[in-house]
Amino acid sequence: MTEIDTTGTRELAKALVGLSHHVLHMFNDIGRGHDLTAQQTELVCAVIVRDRVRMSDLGKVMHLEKSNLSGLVDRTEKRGLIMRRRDPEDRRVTYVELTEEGRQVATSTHCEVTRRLNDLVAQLPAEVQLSLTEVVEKITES
Amino acid sequence: MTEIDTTGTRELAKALVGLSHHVLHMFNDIGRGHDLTAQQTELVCAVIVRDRVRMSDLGKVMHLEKSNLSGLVDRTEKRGLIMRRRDPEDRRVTYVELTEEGRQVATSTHCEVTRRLNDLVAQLPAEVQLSLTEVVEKITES
DNA sequence: TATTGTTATACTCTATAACTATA
DNA sequence: TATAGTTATAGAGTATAACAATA
Repeated sequence: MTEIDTTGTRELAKALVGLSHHVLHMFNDIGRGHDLTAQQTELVCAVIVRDRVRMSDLGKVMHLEKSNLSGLVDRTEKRGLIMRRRDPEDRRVTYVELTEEGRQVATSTHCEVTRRLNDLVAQLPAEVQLSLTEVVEKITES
Repeated sequence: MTEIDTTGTRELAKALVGLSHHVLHMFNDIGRGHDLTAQQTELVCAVIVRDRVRMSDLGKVMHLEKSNLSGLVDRTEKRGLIMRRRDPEDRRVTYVELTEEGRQVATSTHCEVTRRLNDLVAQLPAEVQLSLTEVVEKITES
């Protein structure tokens, strides 16, 4: 553990925190144009890439307690972007689906999210991108 | 723009969002052990690595509006971890400093934050770490 | 009994704007 | 006038626990 190592990891730590803010702040920026909060933006993006999702799965993806997700889904439903639908085969389960307006907004915002993240990592060398993807997937699946 | 490229960037995008949640969630986890919110944890960490900081600089680092920072500093001050001090040379400026308890808590939490971020990236090859640090610093300084 | 989701409560956080004090 | 910070307000997000319905 040399001086240089310590400094290096400290810098990387700071960079990672900055990156995380930057990424989650993006949802804020992008949502604002559609009169959505960051969480609502992330919610519709999470739904559109999965088409139809259980509440419980959304909670895992978005790191939200079920009660908090309930509230977020309430507000986004009131905003007219999503709908709840009961699973007739297991009536404990609720699916979240996009409305017509929701689909439009989600398509547009998700497109912009992807584009911006793309721009963000385009500056990284290809092998860093690959390595990063692999490691992050391993890390975040736990 | 081949199929593979598209899939690759989509995976990386998903990974980045996951990573960001993971990182900011860490502050939550770590803070909980000290009866701190995620924002309070990040605040004391941001202060300890800078010793004494202006409100305005804290706002930039933490991506907070000045009014929101004011509230966060209020709550953290009430919690007994920080103090405000006026700059006698420019009385518009307020510095945030740690109290004795704040210094202890901040040392402990910052240490754990660094350790966990360290574990997080330890799986990346050294040159990837370096490259990542450089690029992310460039990205987030804007 | 375990799982899925809702409701209730109290608090923190956020966005916006109007404000005070200093330079 | 510009800058640094506070206050006020309304809404959104969060943690926790108790609850209802289904399996």
